[in-house]
Amino acid sequence: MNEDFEFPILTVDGVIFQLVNDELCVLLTQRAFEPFLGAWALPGMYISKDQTSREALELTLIQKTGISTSQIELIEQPYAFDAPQRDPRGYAVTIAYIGLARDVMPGVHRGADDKIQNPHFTSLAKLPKLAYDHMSIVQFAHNRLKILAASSNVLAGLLPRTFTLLQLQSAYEAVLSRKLDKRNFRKKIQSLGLIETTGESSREGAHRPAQVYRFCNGSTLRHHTI
Amino acid sequence: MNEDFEFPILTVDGVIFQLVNDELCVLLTQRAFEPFLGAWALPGMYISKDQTSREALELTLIQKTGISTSQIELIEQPYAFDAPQRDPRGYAVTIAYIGLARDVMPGVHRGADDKIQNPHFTSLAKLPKLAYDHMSIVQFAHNRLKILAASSNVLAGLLPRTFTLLQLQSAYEAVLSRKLDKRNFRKKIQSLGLIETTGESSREGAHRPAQVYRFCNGSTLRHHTI
DNA sequence: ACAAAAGTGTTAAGAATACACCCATGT
DNA sequence: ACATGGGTGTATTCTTAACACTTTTGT
Repeated sequence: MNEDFEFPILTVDGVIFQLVNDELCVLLTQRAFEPFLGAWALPGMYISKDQTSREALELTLIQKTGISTSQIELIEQPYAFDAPQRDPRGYAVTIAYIGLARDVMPGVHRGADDKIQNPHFTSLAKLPKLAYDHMSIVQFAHNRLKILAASSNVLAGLLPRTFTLLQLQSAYEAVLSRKLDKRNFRKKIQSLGLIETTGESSREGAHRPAQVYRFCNGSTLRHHTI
Repeated sequence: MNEDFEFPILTVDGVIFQLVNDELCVLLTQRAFEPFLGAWALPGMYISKDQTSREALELTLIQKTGISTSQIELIEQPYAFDAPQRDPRGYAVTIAYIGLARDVMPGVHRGADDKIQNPHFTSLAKLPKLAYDHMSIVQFAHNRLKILAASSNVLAGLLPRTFTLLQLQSAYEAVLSRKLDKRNFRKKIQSLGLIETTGESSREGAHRPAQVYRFCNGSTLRHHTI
């Protein structure tokens, strides 16, 4: 164990979900370097010796997508992916974070070099081919999100501060990829005590106004079943 | 991104569970090097540039505990733990694997240098202070195991090939840290179709013999609720 | 005979599912 | 008037949880 010990390539990637038009989307950028120049990929970067994986994630999100982690709720424990042959320079390990965003507009950010980064939230249903093993990382993250959504209130991170019950239901449906019964959903979600009415009502469109809800203060992660 | 880019210290640790006398235990070794020389720790080592985390895990298990990964069922995705200050040499990341063992006797293995490694399965209820942040890694892993045990058949990895229903129930109780009702447990576990009787019966002790069961062939990970 | 684990059913409460109509609004 | 999403209740099925006694063996 000497000072010259060489470690594998270590990178961090963020799998940032957001709802766009009731579709579950994931944040992608176009790679500005080889390998996979021009291909779509999760925002990510090398972790250097003097920064934590979390710091590297924050840096790459700002640099490549213009999004600050203060706009994102990171969930859970980071996962490690071994990906042999993912990089021509040798064996590489990536640490994947899962995050939830709401109302975030990625903006092209031009840093030291201004190659394209072209950040976009892309619907999971219409993903292009992704660089590296990022497709399987996205699938893994989506699966985790499904499990969490069905058994906790994490979806708060995907919704605006206030919302109607139909919006909430749509969020669940988008994440779980299945339809829910309106009456059963309302019964369930109301009985959990996670949300409370704001007293306001949303008067939009040619139909009856809907009551507006918010997640209760101090409703930390709780477990239930949808 | 040049060839001299320096990455954080990258290590791998195994959280290997085994049942000993109906208690859930985890495999620990005594550290043979600074830092934490002599302290109890999870078996683990540095991952070098030309090996995968999985290979490093296999190597450290053999070297420090004499256990081969063929004797272990690794479960799930590896987790990454950022642990600032975990190593005096700088920021370090460890990749934790969770594994299940049965009937495994760790043996002291003496490799290139023969410092103590002293591998033992230690009851979770009686853990000593652990090196680094290993205590929180163990707690995290135990939590994952509880969730998996309550919702799948992973516990197969902790049990002998054949077992009585009471042994199976004890395994669940040890992992979940709570008592289960015998009749409800049997009803449930039988209805899941995960196990089948071997036709044999175990005639041990001054009491009625018990039927012996095994997990069904091809019963890959399945989900249920205990 | 007795100690010790094996084995077995029923009931009650709660949770999940399936299902159809009226309401309030804007155009 | 009509189109649109907002809102509500009940019956059925399934799942869970609580609970105690008889059986078979070894000593």
